[in-house]
Amino acid sequence: MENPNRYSPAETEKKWYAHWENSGYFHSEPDEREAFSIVIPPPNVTGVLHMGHMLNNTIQDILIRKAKLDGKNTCWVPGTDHASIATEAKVVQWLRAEKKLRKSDISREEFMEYAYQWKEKYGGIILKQLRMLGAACDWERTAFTMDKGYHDDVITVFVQLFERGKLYRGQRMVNWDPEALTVLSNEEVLHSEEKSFLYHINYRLADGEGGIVIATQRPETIFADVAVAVNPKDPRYKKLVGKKVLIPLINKEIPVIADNYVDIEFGTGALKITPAHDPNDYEVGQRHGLEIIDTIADDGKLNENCAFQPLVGLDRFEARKQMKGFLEAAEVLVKMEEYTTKIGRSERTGAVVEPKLSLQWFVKMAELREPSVRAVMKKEVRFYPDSFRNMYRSWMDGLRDWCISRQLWWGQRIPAWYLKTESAGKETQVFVAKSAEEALEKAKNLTGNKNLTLDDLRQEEDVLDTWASSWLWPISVFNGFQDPEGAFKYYYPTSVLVTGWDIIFFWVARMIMAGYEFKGEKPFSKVYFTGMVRDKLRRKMSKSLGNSPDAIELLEKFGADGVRYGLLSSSPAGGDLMFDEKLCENGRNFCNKIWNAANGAVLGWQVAKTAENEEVARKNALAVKWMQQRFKQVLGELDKNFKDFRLSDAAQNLYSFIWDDFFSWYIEMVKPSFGQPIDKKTYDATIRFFSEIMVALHPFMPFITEDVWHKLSERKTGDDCMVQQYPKKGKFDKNLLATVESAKDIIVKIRELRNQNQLKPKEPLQVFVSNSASSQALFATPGLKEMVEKMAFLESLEFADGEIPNSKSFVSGTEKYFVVLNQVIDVAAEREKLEKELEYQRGFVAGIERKLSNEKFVAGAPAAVVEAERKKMADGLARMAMIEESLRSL
RNA sequence: GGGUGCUUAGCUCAGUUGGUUCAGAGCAGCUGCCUUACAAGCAGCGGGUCAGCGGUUCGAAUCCGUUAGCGCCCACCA
Repeated sequence: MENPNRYSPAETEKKWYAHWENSGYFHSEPDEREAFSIVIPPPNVTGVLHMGHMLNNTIQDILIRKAKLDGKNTCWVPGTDHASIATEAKVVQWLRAEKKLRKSDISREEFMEYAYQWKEKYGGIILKQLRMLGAACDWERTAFTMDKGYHDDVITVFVQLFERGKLYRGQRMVNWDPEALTVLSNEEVLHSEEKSFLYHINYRLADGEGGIVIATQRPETIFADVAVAVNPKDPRYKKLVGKKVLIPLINKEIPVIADNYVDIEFGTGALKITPAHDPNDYEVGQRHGLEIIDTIADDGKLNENCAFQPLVGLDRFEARKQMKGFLEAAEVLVKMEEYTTKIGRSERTGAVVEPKLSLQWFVKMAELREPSVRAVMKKEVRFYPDSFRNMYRSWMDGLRDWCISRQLWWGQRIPAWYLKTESAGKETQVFVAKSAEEALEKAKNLTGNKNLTLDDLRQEEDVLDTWASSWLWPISVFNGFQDPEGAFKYYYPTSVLVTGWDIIFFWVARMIMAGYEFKGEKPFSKVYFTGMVRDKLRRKMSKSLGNSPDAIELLEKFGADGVRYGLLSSSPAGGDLMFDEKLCENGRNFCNKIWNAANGAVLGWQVAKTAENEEVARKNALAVKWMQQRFKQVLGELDKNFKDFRLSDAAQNLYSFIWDDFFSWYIEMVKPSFGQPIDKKTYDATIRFFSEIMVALHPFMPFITEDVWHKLSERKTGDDCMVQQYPKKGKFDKNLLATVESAKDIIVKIRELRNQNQLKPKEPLQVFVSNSASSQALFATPGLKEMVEKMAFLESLEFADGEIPNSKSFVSGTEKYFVVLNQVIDVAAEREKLEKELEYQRGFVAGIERKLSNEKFVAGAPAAVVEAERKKMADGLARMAMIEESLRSL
């Protein structure tokens, strides 16, 4: 059964999200206000909400809502990425399961149609899920990297880059994914240590005795060997250089060459050279003018070029396994060593990546690099935290050309055309243009053949790397290519980008490059890097490990506000988050606390008319003043933390202010006693505080704050928490805050004394404070005495001029207090306690004395510091005197 | 191999310019409470040689050096 004292988020969240959306709060159009824009890191269109998304999007939502409350015109553009390789795989799977079709059965055009169908039906679930989280996205601007307009932009940019000479087609060693049958960029290859073997294989001399033993991890590639290389300085092999050796099993003659690349120390010091299947060997081969023999087909199986028939058609790993037997039979396998090495795997398919020589399209990165490096190093684009600049820098320095062609269908097809008369892969002329018609014009001009028709041209089959479209995201979502004077002008550069540091190279760096290359301007001013969400064992949360909690279940269990708070409370910029449901539990409990304070406490109070209750109002005035000042102070801290993107700190500021100061102290201070009404003045002030606090908390916990905002008071249509003005920080009265802190200290110490003496929390007590100038001054504060009496449940609080019998004493500040106990006091225990305290004070004073007697300290430290030390010492001495007095009187 | 970061309470981490407020927070733990909004709660408490060593300074968790352990990024060692 539903407990009426508990906040139930489900319906509340649905209700208010719909209300915001219907009120048009999410949509933005340019106007005279300052713009605050964020573009979402577009999740894969195939994606579903996971922990990383929740963290990332909560942060964006907080920034957007805060900026809105600050009066800015906020625009958060949502959308999805077509994710060519991942989506194509899904579509292929779906076609097989649902339509009984294989990709090879249908044409490219048919496939694209199906792909769009799939996208309409299953794509973008994540955008609906973001609504559950509370994301204040401008849904009218939802973008997709394969939308018509976006697609055209990608094509435009490709043509531009080509015309600027920053794009070329060339034969290079690339990373090949034999499963997805496409090339991958370096960033799409993940390296990890894996166990393998180092095979020592003897290559016999073609003429004469003996041979040379090489070490390799890939014995199946020996049929592509074109040489054996040794270091020219290696005395062991000097005599062999220039001789011929035989590849085992096929007895093909290859030369022994000398190259400095070979490490004398490693393995046997002799290296087989296989230019087709290893990037280093390729370079060695180039240096020595060696032939290239490609023995592995696109699908990873050994092909006909492999002159050893038994292995042709086998996958390279199967072939490797069988090689062992063949080599043993041929008596050339000298030994097998266990060996750990880094293996590259495809980020998407997990397949072991093959280095492969291939004809692909590349962007010349050297030409795009400079402005982007400068922008980050000079902090025109600021990174939070700063330290990621180093990572960015070193990556940019080592930048190699970016392979942007992919052998897939789902994506923007490269706008390049060739003459059909030239065979594929051997083209001498290429015509790059936005359309086939324009390409034809170019072809006519360049070839001088005016009779060419569209039928004479053949379009490039490859599509573009997904990142070659998403790098335009901040420009294209605002239509910056087709209408640069419209929304683009107003919203660009965007205010801040919020993303995980794992895609700093894939995406962040490239967006910066695109911004400068195509618009001459940065795409965003600030980048907030979120950490990775990890489990308790520090493992990155991932589907394959199954260690990620279900995001939707979490939202249902703890409420969106609870989850948001939980994720935020312990997640500084750049720092990883060790996720624990406990965090969300905290958030949920916080919601419940707010709920109860509003509905159970404040709204349940009877309110008296002002005239009837002047007396109560006067007593409460100190608490009200304190809350005002304290709130201003906290708003100052919040402001600073927001400016520095210290959102976890801001969340904690609010949490402890609301829970401790507002609920545990303030509400208790002004709470009317049982059956009594509260005065109207204090009540109104309390409602005002509570409302403003809801606004201050709104960016973090939008749903419950909106709900409570409306419960606290009758609100007119459109008077919603989401569109208020954020409460203003301001100067606060430090003395008043200190005075109330003194009162709180007294209260806490009396409570402590109760606990230690097994007194009931509400048993009325008599307390005396020793009469002194300082105690007179403190209690001259109007309302202070009443505050202490109420909060500590005192019967009376009076001044006293001497020791009070039958009492226990404590010191707060520089005043001494006596709590009268109606019980026998254990003198020995009390003496021991006091002596312990005296000892502590003595040490405290001695420490300060040492400092102050050091001339260099007095001379060198700022006057304020020295003064403070003097005051500390005087207070310490005063406390010692009071304790000594108590000891004497015992 | 090159870079870069971290080590603070049992756990996860703050600690910004070296200086009262600096040794903190949350969680966990302990004690006492179903108290009048809230047991998803209330009141209170105990935990740390700030990784080790050395230095700079009147003063170091904070700056410098060094050792140890851990992490991350980049790189082609078969």
